[in-house]
Amino acid sequence: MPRKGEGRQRIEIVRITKESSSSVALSKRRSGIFKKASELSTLCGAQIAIIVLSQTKKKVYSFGEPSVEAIVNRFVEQGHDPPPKSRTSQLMELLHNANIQELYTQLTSMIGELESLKKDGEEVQKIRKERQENYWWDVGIENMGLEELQQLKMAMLGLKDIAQKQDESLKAEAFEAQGVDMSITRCEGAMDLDYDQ
Amino acid sequence: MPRKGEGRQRIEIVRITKESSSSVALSKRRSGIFKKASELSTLCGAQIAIIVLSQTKKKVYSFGEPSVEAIVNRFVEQGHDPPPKSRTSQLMELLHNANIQELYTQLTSMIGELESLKKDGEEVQKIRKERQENYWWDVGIENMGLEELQQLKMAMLGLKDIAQKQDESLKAEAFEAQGVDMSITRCEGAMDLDYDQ
DNA sequence: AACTATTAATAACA
DNA sequence: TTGTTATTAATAGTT
Repeated sequence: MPRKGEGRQRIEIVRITKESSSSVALSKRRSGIFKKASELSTLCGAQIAIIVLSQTKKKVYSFGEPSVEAIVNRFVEQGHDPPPKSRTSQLMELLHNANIQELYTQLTSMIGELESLKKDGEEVQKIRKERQENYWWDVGIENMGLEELQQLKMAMLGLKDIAQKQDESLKAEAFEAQGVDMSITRCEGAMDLDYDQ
Repeated sequence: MPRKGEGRQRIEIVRITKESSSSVALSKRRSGIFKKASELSTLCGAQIAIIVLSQTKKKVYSFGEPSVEAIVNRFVEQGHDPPPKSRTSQLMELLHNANIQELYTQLTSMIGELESLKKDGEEVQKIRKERQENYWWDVGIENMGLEELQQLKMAMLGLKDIAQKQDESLKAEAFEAQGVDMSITRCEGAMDLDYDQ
């Protein structure tokens, strides 16, 4: 009877470059971790939530006992120890992660609405009702004078432009390919964007 | 030489009633899972967040690569269910919820750094290394020309001003009190800010 | 997805 | 909590 294989080999904990191997490892290890989490929960009566995002961020896997939402809610409520990242870092992260197309579209419509708001202050109530205060600037907008609205508009325009520039440079980068140095590698990991939907 | 112990024994996955044993198991298994999570992240380039609440909920342990918050934000943002709010709404919400003082401080330092970056493009690499790409604009900054940097700066300045204005008008509102109509009630709920820390 | 030779995690003890 | 050891459990490489 032939030897079936080499069996498990020791591996170094470094990025698996081969995509197929990486996704197999992700799959196996993810289920391993979820199983461990389940055992921990049962054995110790603890609650545990796990969220895994694949590198491309295309896929989200989660485990929660009793549920991810319940645990996450508690976590965010609790003043959990020294926050590893400030709210502002989160803001920047979210801004960066936002779908550029969506951001662009919404900023454009926001700017449009700001324009009309400047012309007719009485429209504010109507628009707020319609939209049910979906935006913070909508909630507080009646407290802003024309000056502040102007500033808000300028800020939004600035962000819109930056969003577009980023989008363009990333697309360009994607086409360069192969000139993979460290800095580009980092960008790929950190700046992956959604173009679908 | 005496036998040192029975070694590991197979255990049933059921609640450990003995409190001391349970907490030992929790401690060991928790660190085991965190280690696995770290390996998964490195090996597969995935992001992973774990939150553990001890049964009494007295203790919260967490692991996040790159950070629990970043991943949780992504998770809540992604449509598990019909996304009640768009990414951009969340962005605005986060901007609104940010501690104004913190936002102001960080924006100021960001602006300062942008100024110096404009003067010396070669500093970029150094600063990026030091900070390990904590900000999206840091990751992409080398792709920006002076024009874009200028725009980014203006946008940041705009946001800073708005943040301050909002802060002031909210403080004023808080003193008005008692004239509680629906719109003010909504504002309180939606625009609660942190002044502590 | 299945199979094993191995490595890695960990239950019981100290 | 930390360390040691005998075992069980997870999994890397292969089919």
